[in-house]
Amino acid sequence: MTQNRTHTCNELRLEHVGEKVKLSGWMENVREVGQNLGFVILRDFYGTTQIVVETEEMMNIVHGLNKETVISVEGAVRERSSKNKNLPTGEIEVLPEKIEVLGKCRYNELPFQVNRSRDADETLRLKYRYLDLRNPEVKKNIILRCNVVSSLRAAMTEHGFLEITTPILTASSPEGARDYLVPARKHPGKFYALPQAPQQFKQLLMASGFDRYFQIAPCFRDEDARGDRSPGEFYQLDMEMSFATQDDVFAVLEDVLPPIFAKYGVYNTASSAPFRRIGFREAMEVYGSDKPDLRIDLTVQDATEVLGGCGFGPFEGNTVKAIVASDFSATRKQIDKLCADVEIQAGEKAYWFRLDEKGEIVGGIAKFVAEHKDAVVEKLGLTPNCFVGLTAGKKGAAQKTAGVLRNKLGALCPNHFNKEQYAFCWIVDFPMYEIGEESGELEFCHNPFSMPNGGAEVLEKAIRGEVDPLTITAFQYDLVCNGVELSSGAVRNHDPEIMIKAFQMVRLGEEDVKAKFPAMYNAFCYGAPPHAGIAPGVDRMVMLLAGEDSIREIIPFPMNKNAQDLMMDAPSFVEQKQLDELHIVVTEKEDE
RNA sequence: GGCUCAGUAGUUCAGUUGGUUAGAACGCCAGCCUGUCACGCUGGAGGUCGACGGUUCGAGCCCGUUCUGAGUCGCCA
Repeated sequence: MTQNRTHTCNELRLEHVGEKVKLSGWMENVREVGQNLGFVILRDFYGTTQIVVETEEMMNIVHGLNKETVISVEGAVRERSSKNKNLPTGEIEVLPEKIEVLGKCRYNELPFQVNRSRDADETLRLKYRYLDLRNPEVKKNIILRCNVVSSLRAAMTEHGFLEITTPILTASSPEGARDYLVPARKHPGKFYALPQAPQQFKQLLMASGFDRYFQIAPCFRDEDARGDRSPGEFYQLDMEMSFATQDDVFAVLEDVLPPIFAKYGVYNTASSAPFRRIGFREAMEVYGSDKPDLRIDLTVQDATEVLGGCGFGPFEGNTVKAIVASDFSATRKQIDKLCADVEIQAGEKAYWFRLDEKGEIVGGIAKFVAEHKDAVVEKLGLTPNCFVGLTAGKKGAAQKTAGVLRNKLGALCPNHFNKEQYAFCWIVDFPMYEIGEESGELEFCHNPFSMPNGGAEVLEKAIRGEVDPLTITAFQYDLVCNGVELSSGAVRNHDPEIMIKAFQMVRLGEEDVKAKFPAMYNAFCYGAPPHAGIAPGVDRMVMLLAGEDSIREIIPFPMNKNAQDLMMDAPSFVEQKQLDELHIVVTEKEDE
């Protein structure tokens, strides 16, 4: 036998008994149960197989090796005398005639035990990610990711999309997040930027006539991390379609995503087409969020009229929002925790009262509400044994706090939270403009590439002062699943005339458009098709499918919160020679 | 950058009101064990209690500063 293996460690069954085989893998565990009897668990990508050691010669070899050493074992397959029904290979074992060390593990103490790596400190896991990934529990998320990406590719190709790669070294874009910059050796003082998204390239592909484009695109943004947001880089299923409307884009994803979610997800039910469409304003009004979790059937009601003047200080002169949960059974302790959690996350307080089984108003701010009992019961539609959560503040703040309360309350009420499913919805009709918090002036709400609903005409009216610019909506949409924003997309503004008018609203002119987006502006001046697209986040999708709360669990080699790769030690200092070539002078160095 | 929480053995953690020699589990080492499968039993090694400073007769514990990590807000067209 010259090859390294004849079978994998998840292949041998009773039918192989008597065959001479060669297996290779990592020594996951060694159990020595007698003078000359021991069991080695051999693990490879596919599974594990038990090697039984019965001779002094073999025992001496095994005894001298550390766990996680890679060995190959030649020997005969034998039926076990005591079988393990929990293992696919549990009915057989291999009796070795020859054991060869292929890759020695030099350490008898590992940073953590491989099959319990998920319990270890994350810093250690990231530093020794190659050990962490040996854990089948960790590895399975990466395999899931591969399967999902592969399915997405197949489905997009099936729908007539071409996979086209776009540059990684490109130009800095003036809008959006902070760029990652790459110094240009041949052009002192100039920089490339890593793309925040292939946005402009894909639109240029449309102008080039590539009807349908997609790409599993790496995107780079130098912004701080979150549990669900990897620092630095992430992947999007980026797509764009010529001559497409919003409905055409929706139809593609409504066809592509549900089967993949149902097949690979921890829940095997996914919304079927068409997904619910909710206007941005309605979403804020009814769910207190532009990414509502539709698995929760609770909605936000306005209670300003009935409770604004009830005498409770925080409600005075404010908008009051209420969420009613019927058949409520959580404990007082849970309610207190709920309110505390809302305050931590939203930065605003939540208030409450209940209707007890007799229909009396009790608990929380009951004493302020009791006087207005009849009006409140009627207005909010209260029934005995219901809980009423309340938030107050300026309209936007009251809504957002109610949105946080809704999510936390849902988690407390199994009867209002149908968890085991993927509930998709589209959030549509985002406002085109908003008043900037810092500037106090009109700014683009999302990105300037979206087509305003009403086109040139509505912009002209706004410019003439006949239409309030804040009421203009864009053909801009988000795809939301289980409270997670999966992607943003838009029908693009492909008409240079309308682009100029859109920019005029935020006090910019044609020269600014040309200066900021020269390639796109010029390309559109040579005849561009109407086009639309979207870019669902691959990492977020896999996270939802895996049922993980941390995005690091579904990325093969993740960085930590501070955008450091602890395994590769990136970022790192470089040779002075490299800096000189790049015309970079470092004035301040972090301590090593 | 703000706020919250955490940092004690290789790993995960406990450590009472500030009081003798800082404990457990897993891992590691040695011995025993002929059917284990999270093998078992016996014994052993292993600690700058993140760092610095302070209060105190006495600090893992109290106070201050600082470092590191996680979460969250800002930020993420």
